[in-house]
Amino acid sequence: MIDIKLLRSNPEMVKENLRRRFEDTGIVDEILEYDMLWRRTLKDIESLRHLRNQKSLEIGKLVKKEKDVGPLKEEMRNINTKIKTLEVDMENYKNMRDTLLMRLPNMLMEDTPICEGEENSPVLRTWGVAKVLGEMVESFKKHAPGMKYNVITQRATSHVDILEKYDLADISRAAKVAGARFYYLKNQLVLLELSLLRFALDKMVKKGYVPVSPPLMLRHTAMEGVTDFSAFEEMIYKIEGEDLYMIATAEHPLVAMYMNEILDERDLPIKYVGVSPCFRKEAGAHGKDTKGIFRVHNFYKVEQVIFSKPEDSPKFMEELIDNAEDIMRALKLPYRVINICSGELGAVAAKKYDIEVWMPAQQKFREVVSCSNCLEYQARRLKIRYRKGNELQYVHTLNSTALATTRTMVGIIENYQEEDGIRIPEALVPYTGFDFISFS
RNA sequence: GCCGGGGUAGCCAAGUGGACUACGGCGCCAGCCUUGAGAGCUGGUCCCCAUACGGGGGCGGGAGUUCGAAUCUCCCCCCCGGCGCCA
Repeated sequence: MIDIKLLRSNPEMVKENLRRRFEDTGIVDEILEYDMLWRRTLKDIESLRHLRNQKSLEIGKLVKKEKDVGPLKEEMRNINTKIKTLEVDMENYKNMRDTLLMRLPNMLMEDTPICEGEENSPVLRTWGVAKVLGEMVESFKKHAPGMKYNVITQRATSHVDILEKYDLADISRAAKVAGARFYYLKNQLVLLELSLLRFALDKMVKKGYVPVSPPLMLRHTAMEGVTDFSAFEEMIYKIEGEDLYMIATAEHPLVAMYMNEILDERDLPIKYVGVSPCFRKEAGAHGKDTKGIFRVHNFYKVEQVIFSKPEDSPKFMEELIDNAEDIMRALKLPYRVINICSGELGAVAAKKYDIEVWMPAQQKFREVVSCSNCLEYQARRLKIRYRKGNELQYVHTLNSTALATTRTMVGIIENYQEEDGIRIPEALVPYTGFDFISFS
């Protein structure tokens, strides 16, 4: 949430921010209009309440002297009626203002590129060696300037085919019992999934992050604090008949953890690594990645979350993305890091890096990691503050994938293919206990 | 799920219908004092409106009774204890 005081004092700045996100600016004036009405009504109410308080004291004194207070009481009833009427208006104005305010996206950081379209997000760096089809080389070079590659003559087999053919997953039966975008993992893939989770967790714990296994459902107030409005429509599952929502990432329960709390300055930074299943409706994704396990309704993810002092959050964002890259490098998956265009950013993030792994079957880079600095946007919604000297300040919150199982497995299946099976990345072998998934 | 006890500011804690301006303590911040630290003293330390003077609201959340509610009533949430159920 944006500070209403910023809107009052500098609406043009907020409008400019919306323009940079390629969004309509009308909402700013709308909010200010309701804010003005709210303040005006509040003032009227407060002067009436002042009057009430004075009269009430007077009545108290008169009652003690056993004098008649009948007429005064009558007057009070009138005042109270007036207040009640005005209070209804005031509530309406305030609700209108706050509902709109909650929809206003975060202020962008200065180094968020101003552009539209995911394909225009600048590439910050690349790592590893990509397997590129001869006819795709020119396009590859455009998408990953300077990145090393080997030319291959035959496209790698899609993970979708490998999964079903070699009994590593049963997607059609999952569709029978649950619908599209579900899956049964089987055999060594189950062990690979668990190995990936533990591998990523171990890496993060070594770096001083505190491991957390969070609640998988949240109340509306908590969820509303961490996500934007559209997420409820497009992403979040609701439990019928209860005030509970399934988490779409461990970021949600981890960030909401300190809702309505005041931290001490010396508690910061707080660094968590969460591990949890993630549940997503994928409502806005009809027709995209309809097969396989790339885009699914539930998967496991290891997630990093940091609560920091405002001045430290840019530094920690670099730390988070480096942690995630470190995991990709350990798995030897070729990737690029992009700085997401302002036009593609969600409402909550002020800046976002994605890691995209090169997928040799698709001959494309695909997102496997997302790293965001949310500044004080979530903290303000959730009232997470810390005491700095004598004043209270909002913390900054940051989050980043450490490792998401399904997409990472797709990356491994497509990048580690050999004639007769899938090689297991060396770093994982101590966890899996096997180094090869054989096709025979 | 049932019965009982509880929830007051960052923490502890008093207050059970009108002098509550929510007592007091701890912690924290600023100033005085000190060579420095500590102790001591003074002031400050929830939110909102207002440039300010000032005003309004806050006692787990919401609704109500009353001229007036931390205090009385109802609903909900959470914590502690006991009983029941359960992987």
